[in-house]
Amino acid sequence: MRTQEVFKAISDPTRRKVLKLLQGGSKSAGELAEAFDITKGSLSHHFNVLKAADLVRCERRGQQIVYSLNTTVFEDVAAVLLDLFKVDKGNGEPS
Amino acid sequence: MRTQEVFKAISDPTRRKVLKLLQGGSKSAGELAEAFDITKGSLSHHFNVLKAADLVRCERRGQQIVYSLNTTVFEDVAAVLLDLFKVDKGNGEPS
DNA sequence: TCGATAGTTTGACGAACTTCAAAATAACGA
DNA sequence: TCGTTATTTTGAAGTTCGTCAAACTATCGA
Repeated sequence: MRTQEVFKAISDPTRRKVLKLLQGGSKSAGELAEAFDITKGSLSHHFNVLKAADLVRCERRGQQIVYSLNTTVFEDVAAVLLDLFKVDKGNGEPS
Repeated sequence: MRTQEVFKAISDPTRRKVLKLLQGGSKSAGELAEAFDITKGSLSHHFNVLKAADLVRCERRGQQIVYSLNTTVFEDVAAVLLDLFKVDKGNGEPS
C-alpha cells in the first residue's frame, strides 16, 4: 500500500468529500464537480492525488470519465489507520 | 473533535512515528528526539501540531517535559477514520 | 546567583500544495 | 470534417509546511 500517498490524500477536506460522495456510488467528474465551488481543473488535480493513492479508479464512458472507489484497498487502509489509533499489538514499524 | 487538525497531524511520517513511540508509554521530549535525525526545534514543532490535534498531552516533570497519548480522543478518531473508509451507514457529512 | 541541562520559540528558506485561467485532448453528433 | 461537450494538463501565483540555526525560557544543583 502507498501509505504516505494515502495519508496525504485524506489530509485534504475536498478529497475526503470526494471519497464520501463516491461511497454513494460511481460518479462522473462533472457530477462530482457540482458538489464543489472550485474549478474543474483544480478538482481534476485532486482526482489525480486520489488515484496516486490508489483510493479511486476511473474509467472513460463515452465523453465522461467515471470515478469510483477502489474498495479493494480500503481494508488495508482501515487496518493501517487502526494500527495507528489503537494501542495493541503490531510490529510498531512506523507507517 | 478537531477533524482537520487530526488529519493534518497524521499526514506527516515523523508525527505518525511519534504517536507510535508513545504507544509504548509516555516519553520525554529528549527521549523521543533520540529516535529522529532532526533538530529538537523541528521536533518541538511537530509536538505542537500533535497537541493542536489533541492527540497528545504534555506535562512538565522537573527539567523534562513528558509527552503521552491523549487516549480519550483515540476512539473518536478511529470512528471518523472508519466512517471514511467503510462503506456503510453514516450521515455522509464530509469530515 | 550562576552555570548547566531540557525544551520551546522565532525568523528565514526552499519545497510542496491549492488554486485559477487558459490551452490542450478526447469523444460525440451533425 | 466541424463544432460542442467533458475533462485533463499546463503555467503561474499565493499559501502552507518542514527544517535549521539561533535566541529564549524554565528548572535544577552547587
